Amino acid sequence: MPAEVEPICPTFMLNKCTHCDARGSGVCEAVPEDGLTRLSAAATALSFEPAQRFITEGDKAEHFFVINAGTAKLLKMLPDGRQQIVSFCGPGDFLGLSVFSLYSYGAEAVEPVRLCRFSRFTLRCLMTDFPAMERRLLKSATFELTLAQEQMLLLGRKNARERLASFLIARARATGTCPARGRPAVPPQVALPMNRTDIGDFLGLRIETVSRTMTALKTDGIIEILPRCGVIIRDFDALESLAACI
Amino acid sequence: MPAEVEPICPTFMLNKCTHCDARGSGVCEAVPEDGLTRLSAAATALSFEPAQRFITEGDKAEHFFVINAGTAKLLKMLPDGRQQIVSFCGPGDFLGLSVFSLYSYGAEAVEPVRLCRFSRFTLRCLMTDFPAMERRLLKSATFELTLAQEQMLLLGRKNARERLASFLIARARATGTCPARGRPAVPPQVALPMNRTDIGDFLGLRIETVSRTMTALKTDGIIEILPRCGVIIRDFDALESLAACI
DNA sequence: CGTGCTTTTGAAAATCATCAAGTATAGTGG
DNA sequence: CCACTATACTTGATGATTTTCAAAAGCACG
Repeated sequence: MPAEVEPICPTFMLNKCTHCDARGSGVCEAVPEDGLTRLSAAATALSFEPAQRFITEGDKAEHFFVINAGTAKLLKMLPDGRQQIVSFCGPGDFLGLSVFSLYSYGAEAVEPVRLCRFSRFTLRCLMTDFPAMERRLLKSATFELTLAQEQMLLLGRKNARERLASFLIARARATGTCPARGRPAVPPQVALPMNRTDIGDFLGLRIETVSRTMTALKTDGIIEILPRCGVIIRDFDALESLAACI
Repeated sequence: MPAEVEPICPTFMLNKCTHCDARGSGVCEAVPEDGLTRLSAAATALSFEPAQRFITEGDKAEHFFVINAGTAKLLKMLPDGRQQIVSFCGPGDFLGLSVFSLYSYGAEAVEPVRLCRFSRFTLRCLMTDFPAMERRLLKSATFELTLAQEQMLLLGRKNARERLASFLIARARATGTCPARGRPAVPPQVALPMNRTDIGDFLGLRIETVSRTMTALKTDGIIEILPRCGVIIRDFDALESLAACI
């Protein structure tokens, strides 16, 4: 099903990781230059179209993934079909860690996704040989945990308006559209590759509520809704205070 | 403010960790026998009474903590006072990891808590010398992340009844009152050291809703409410199907 | 220029929050 | 030992926010 983007070709693989877009941002940055050959050989490059699933919740967790390009969503489902998106992932993000042997969430491409797949065994070997990689993974997991806790605060205690505001500001910061701290110089244009349903499933809201709340923010002059999946933040301060100090 | 339970006494410290209640369950289990002297010397034993705070959200993160006994809550606050408990911690649990240099959550004792405190620097040295400890921390963080994602599903997509059911079952499993998989032989008696407000702050509900929902579960014969902070699960299957497959 | 999909908008219903009061329980001091 | 107080918990009535159901509007694509 998934397209093998590049054939397993040692000569090509030799410097694949050195030219990777995610080199320097993801966990792979922890592997020193002289280990890249091994890293390249261990990786299987794959690509997925929107809505294609590459992790099924509950399946045996045999692989790890590092996103090179595009956006994916991680989601958990209830038996009756309700679903919660626990994270949107982009370039450099690492997926697939689990304490038990089963994936605790599913993963689907939102935008076209390119990623590298590693076997559980391979990663274990790499971690043993490159302790910096394990340290990098711990840092990554800790960061994810911090985000998850922030999201719990959002889901448990914020109203629809505050949730949307938090989401837009988090997106603007995560995509580098505006600085991590302080206010941006120009109105940030935030890309939203996911549809309204996905935003709702991430924020614990129904699609209608997302739509209504977006319209309300627009009406108040806080944001501008772009025709093709995006918004411009017109009043950053207002949005930030709505987000209630994310 | 916090009581120093045990004086810093090398002779006593020598085998303190060997006799620790949390030895074998927490991250300390990753330290081999011959490293326990160093671990003991690095630890400061502290104890806290209910409602005492030992981590303040936003403070400089200079310490790590391992709970030895009791229950603590980790919480995030909004400027207007709304709060969300992101986790209840018990013996063996590890607190204080953060990617940035500030604590992203506060921590308070729910029951009387005994814990060991380590400096950030000390832990770094221990991790360097005992790689198993770093591996154990990664496992721990990964597990926490899994729990956090389960909680996101609860907060984003479950109703009050399902939230309470999930909470009671998770508690029963976490405290070993009933097996991690399958149904218990006898009706599990679940201790709830936290008050209704805390349960509400954990489940994203108001205290009145928690109370009403508890009463409803009792009325339906699913649980029995014990006078002193606890419940007995009378109909485990009903509660589990309510929890919607946690 | 239809067709199918996503998004928006409207009206009614449901759930949970809020406000308010009452009950139980534990701890305190006479 | 018992009244008294403080705190936690429960219950009731009302209200607000969000969901649900339904339909219309926008947009992309063949």
